Amino acid sequence: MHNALKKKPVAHAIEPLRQHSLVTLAQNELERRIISDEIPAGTKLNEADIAAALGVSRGPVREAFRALGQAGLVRVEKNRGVFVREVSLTEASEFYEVRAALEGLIGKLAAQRIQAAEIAQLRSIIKKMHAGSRSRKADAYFALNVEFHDLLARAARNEVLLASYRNVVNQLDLYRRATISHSASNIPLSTKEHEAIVDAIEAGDHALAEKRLTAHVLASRTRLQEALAPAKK
Amino acid sequence: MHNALKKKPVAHAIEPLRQHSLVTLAQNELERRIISDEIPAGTKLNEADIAAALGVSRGPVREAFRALGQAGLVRVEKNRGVFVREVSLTEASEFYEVRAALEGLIGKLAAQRIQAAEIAQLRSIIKKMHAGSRSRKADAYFALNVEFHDLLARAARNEVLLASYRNVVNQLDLYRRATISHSASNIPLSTKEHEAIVDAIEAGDHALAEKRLTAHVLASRTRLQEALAPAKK
DNA sequence: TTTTTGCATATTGTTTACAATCTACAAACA
DNA sequence: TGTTTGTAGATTGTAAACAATATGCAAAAA
Repeated sequence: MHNALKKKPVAHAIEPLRQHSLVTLAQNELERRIISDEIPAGTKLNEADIAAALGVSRGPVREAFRALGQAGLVRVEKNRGVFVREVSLTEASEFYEVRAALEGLIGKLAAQRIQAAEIAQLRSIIKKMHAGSRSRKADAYFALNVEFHDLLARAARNEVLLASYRNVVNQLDLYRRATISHSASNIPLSTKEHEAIVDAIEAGDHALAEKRLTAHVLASRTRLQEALAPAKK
Repeated sequence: MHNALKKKPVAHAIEPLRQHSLVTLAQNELERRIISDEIPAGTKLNEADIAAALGVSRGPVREAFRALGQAGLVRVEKNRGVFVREVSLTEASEFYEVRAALEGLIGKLAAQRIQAAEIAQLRSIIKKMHAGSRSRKADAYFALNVEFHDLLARAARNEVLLASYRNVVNQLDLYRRATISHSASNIPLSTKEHEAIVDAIEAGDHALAEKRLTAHVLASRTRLQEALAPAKK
């Protein structure tokens, strides 16, 4: 069959057959820019401007706004416009409470369902964290941390949990992004916790994994709050 | 001041000052009809028809569809249309796992933050459950059950948790609605669990409340699955 | 008869135009 | 000087027109 009439991969003669509609395109692009802090929290999103920037009309942009509003990334005010959502300190605290519960379940399930290759990936991420930490690259650590926890969430083998987790984390990122520099000093401690988590999961101890992941999230919350309110000494 | 120039409540001379846009109106109405099973799972939602039924144009309807899609109530297929989401048995199982974790947190927090008036309300709901159960009104019990758990979720005093909880439960309802008749026989048992939950919360025992709520949700899952697979004997 | 092809129709995707509302600033008034 | 009111411009809300795609059915081919 290696010599059968092979169709040349014709370079999309007519059209690349757009897989995504302009709406999902706009939604993904806006989501990326918001999560990455390219568009900072509080920014007003002007329909016409964004439509022009993306090269589409206002319709698809409006639809993307609605989806992002439901996802909690923007706030939609009638006749006023849409704004990138701002997360207050107390709201962030609420997010951490919920995230701790979800991560607890992730730990419990991942300890029972994770595959060997995934454990290796987790260890690899931790190794990179060590490598990067000495050169004060808080930004790189942030990305690795997201990767670590998302991989763990996928290893729990529960699509609903994964969606809920990502939803909460996305919104929490609106808050954490602004405070990333504050947490640089806590990187070594946080990395130690990551190692202990993988140990528990690899051992298949679901109760311990649940406990350690919950504690890790709540400790992260405490560290962040202390970093933000240093006057409280 | 009781005699000051009192403006007659003029019957909205110009316009009632619409608080909600047509989009949120459409969204709320569709959400209500989907959750209540007025529009059953799997149904294809035709833009033009729904726009005509609601007396608006297609634009607002499309925006509402995007929001509902993000909320997980409908599935959007490019160039094919939107369909009321169908939840499979395995998906439902995943929902229950997540819901159990969220309810656990709800129990823990509610035990620490609930107010006396709310406890009285919970007891009142349970009383109504007893009254209705003897006349096989599974439908009424279903509504009371939703009310009970939603009140509990509000008593946890965490808006993020409340939103996540409602999101999960709404999608789970797509599944539970179809199976409501099956669970009639379990009403007495489930009501007993409700009483034990309120007892733990009233006592302020957050660990016990967490444990009982988690167990209650997982027991509900088991009961539902057994009711649906009676051949597995 | 069964399959395939082509066309008419219906439905969705997108754009454009228009209406309603808000915002900002300036003029009029106290 | 400070407040109110009116108007112009900008922005959002909605509707309607147009384009692209999918669907169903009938006719043609096997």
